[in-house]
Amino acid sequence: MAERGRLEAVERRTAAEGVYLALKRDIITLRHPPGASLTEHSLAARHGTSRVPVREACRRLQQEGLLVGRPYKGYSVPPISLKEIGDCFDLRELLECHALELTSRRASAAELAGLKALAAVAYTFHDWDSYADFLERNFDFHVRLAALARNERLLGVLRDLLGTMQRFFFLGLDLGDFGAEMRGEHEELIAHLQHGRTAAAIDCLRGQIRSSRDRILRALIDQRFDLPLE
Amino acid sequence: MAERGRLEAVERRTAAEGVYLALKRDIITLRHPPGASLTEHSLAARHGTSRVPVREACRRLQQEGLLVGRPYKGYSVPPISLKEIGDCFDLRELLECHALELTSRRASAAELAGLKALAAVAYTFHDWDSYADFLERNFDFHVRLAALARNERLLGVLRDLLGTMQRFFFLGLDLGDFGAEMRGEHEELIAHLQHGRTAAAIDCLRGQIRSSRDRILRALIDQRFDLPLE
DNA sequence: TGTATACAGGTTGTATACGATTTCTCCGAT
DNA sequence: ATCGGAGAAATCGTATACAACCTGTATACA
Repeated sequence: MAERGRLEAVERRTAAEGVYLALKRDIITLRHPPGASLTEHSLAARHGTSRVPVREACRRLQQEGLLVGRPYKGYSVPPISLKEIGDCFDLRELLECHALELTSRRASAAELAGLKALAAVAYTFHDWDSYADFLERNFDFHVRLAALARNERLLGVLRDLLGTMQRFFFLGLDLGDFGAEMRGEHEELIAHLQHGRTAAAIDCLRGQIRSSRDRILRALIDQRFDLPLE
Repeated sequence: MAERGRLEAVERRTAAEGVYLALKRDIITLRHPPGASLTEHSLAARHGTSRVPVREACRRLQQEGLLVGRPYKGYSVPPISLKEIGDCFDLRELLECHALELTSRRASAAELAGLKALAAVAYTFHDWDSYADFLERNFDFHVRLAALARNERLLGVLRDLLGTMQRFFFLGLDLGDFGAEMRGEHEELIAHLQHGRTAAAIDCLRGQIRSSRDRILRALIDQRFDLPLE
């Protein structure tokens, strides 16, 4: 329980919220790797609270699929399977492309311009902190893009899904340098939207999502990560 | 806190699970109508437990969108808006049609035949218990149909969404007798699937979902329910 | 009369203690 | 040596007590 870095500085409204955010981050960034065992007691000690806020955080993460817990046996970080990656990307493509279509119909020029400011993202190969920063910005961009679709329910589902998928990205990022490949992706998308090319924008997004999936899957397979297929 | 009917007989593994199911049912069936105020204390008394299991149930329902709670102020059942109904149906159509396409590719003949047994659903106008039974069977049919798509993540999202939407159905069912109109809908869908007519099956489902939405919206508007538009 | 402040009531947030359930260990009987 | 059972340890499940926080009300003061 030594270095928790800058996480410490952030002040949260409630302890439960703090534990939730910290634990989620620990899982997503693979500090708690897939398969790791956790108990409410150890987590309480780690975060300096009692078991009550920990329980609440664990329940939320369980519902999001970032943690599994069996009664009287403790919790464990779920393994990452190739099938789950495929399923998540399939669902993401469905949701995000639909959201994009709505966005192109409903978003104002000003909103699109505002989004453009968030489009620039990049990372440095083998720099862990830069990964976290990159993924957070990327997450933000996609969530705000979907928010312009003005369907709260859709947005909520997509936000949870993208949050869960962050873990896949962390696993894949260190296995190859795709920075160049991804440069300008967001800008291209926004440009299509700003010129009213809805179909082109959707094709563009779909292609980007599939490329992302293929990059991750290829990297994982090449590096002989022994992930369960199912 | 008098009659809780047959709910009492059901034995659950944990108190929290029991409260969750009972409270969810109370909200869906409009026993706790939109806008109702609830406190952990009153719910604990109502269900005969302490606040701890109640808290857990409330958190789960909050994440599903069936309850909203503000710190130190209590909980309330969220209002039903026309926009929310539209958003949910839009998302449902997207998810369920996609799931159906996957199902038609992946489900075996035996699985489809098994589903056929669950297809028959009906209800009696103005009979509240028959509403609950009908909606539960209908829910079950759609969830199992989606399960054959073999995408766990998609299934989970759709199950939560349909659960939330049950509340809309209860609100609309008593406002008109649509039993005849809906008779045979499920059977028709299964028949298309069994004969490999994927596109026809999807069109069929899409039509049914939109009809359902229109019935509810029309009934609510005709009856001058003063729902918030946004 | 108007305003600010102190106080009381109610509600959720957290800590602690205890109970229920599972799992493992260890010891004895066969 | 192996099997079975009693008991201990670990872990989650629940109840209770108290703290933190928000809101409305009444009161003191200008």
